[in-house]
Amino acid sequence: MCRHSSKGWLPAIVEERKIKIFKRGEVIFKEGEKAEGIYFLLQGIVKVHKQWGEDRELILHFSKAGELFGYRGLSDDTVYPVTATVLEDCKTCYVSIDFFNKTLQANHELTLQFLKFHLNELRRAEKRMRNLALMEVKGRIADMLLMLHKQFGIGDDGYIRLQLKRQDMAAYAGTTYETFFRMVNELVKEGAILVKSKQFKIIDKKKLEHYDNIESTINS
Amino acid sequence: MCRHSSKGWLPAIVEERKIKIFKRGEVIFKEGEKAEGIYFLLQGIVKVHKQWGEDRELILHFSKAGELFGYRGLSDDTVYPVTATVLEDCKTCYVSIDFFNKTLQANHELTLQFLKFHLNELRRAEKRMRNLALMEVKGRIADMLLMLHKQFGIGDDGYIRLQLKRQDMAAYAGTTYETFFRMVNELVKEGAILVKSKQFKIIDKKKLEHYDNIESTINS
DNA sequence: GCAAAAATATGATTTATATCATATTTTTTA
DNA sequence: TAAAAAATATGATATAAATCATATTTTTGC
Repeated sequence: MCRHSSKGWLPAIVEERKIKIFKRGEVIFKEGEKAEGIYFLLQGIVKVHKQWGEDRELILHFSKAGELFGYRGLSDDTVYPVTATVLEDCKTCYVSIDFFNKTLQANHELTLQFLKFHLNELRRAEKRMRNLALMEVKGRIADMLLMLHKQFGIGDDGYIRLQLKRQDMAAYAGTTYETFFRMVNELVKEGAILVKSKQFKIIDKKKLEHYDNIESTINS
Repeated sequence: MCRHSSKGWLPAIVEERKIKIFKRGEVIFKEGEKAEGIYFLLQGIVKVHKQWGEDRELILHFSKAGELFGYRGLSDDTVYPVTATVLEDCKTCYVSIDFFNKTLQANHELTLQFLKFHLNELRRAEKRMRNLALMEVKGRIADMLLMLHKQFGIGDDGYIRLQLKRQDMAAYAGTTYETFFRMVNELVKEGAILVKSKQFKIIDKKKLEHYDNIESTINS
């Protein structure tokens, strides 16, 4: 994918790319820093988030092996608008923004793919904006669980193949740890999900999807 | 801009484009409908919004003459993820998605421009997501006023060159009409803005920007 | 130009969710 | 493996913002 749409350009990429390793807890880049490169995740888990004040954050997405993060070249602003923090030790393939821009310049097909990717991201972001503005917290948590299920898949035991801290889950759903805790309790009582320490399992998808469609005027 | 980056392709565009006229209140396209084309606004004002249930909405942005809206081709989903409604009578230049995709295919420079545009949109969306999740309502209203000021400019009298209904302003800020009303009163009392019927004027930009940075732990 | 509809104003009340406080369990590290 | 630190659990309380209710003003259509 890092090269998925080039041709005679491949040797240049192999030449330019660098492998970088990061440990859990490390910050790969920080909101406000000058944007220098784009990363392709070969291994591990990263969270991409925006901060607010000292101790509040909204997590924008989680990246797993095979995914791309950190690109903001081309755009008018040249600083990272987000922070990337390692959740599970990772290995990344890095190229500088300059080189990546040159690559885009030279590879029309890659540019189209890249555009397509970002159009999808934009649609997801717009949907989440609506959810944050209009949906209740429980719905956003339901939505997150469905998203994690889709993105990370499930193991043999049916549990989602990703173990997050509750604080991070809350920060993705746009709520506090305490509210997250209470809503999860309710979802368990309602028989929608099962929780075993850091593991989450969806047992009634319909019930979760229901929260996606419920209108604020209906209370139940 | 509709052609800003083509060459021998121009005649084809002139051939394919259609001028469409819409009146205030008309829906140009609706969330969930099959996406058929892309619009370039020649005249008027359009709001692009997402709906929730029967009567709740979040406005994603306002478009004025010279701006583009409605494109979702290339992306995996082929339905409009948003609704476009006319706020002021408008004249649009329309091309089908099929033709636009062909145009992208044939014009690398246009594709790059288009990518750049959407990268910026994505950054804006991510910032707004954070605001909706973590900022208080008054801050989001302050933010909106600064945005409108920037996008639409001001007239000789210093008032923003766009007259919206309060309900629409509230729907952009992600709140209800009543809360919007109260917060605007406070901003007026604080001497940050001036309001004359549908006209808004920023008189203390610093004060508005302050709400953009204030942390939830500071109350004043 | 007048009636009907829509938009605006504003107080009172409710509610969802954040904040605070504290106990317990789990994980890390020295 | 013990001590310290971090994460989790959970009740009590506070509060921002939504909802409800109603009056007034403005706009629109006939």
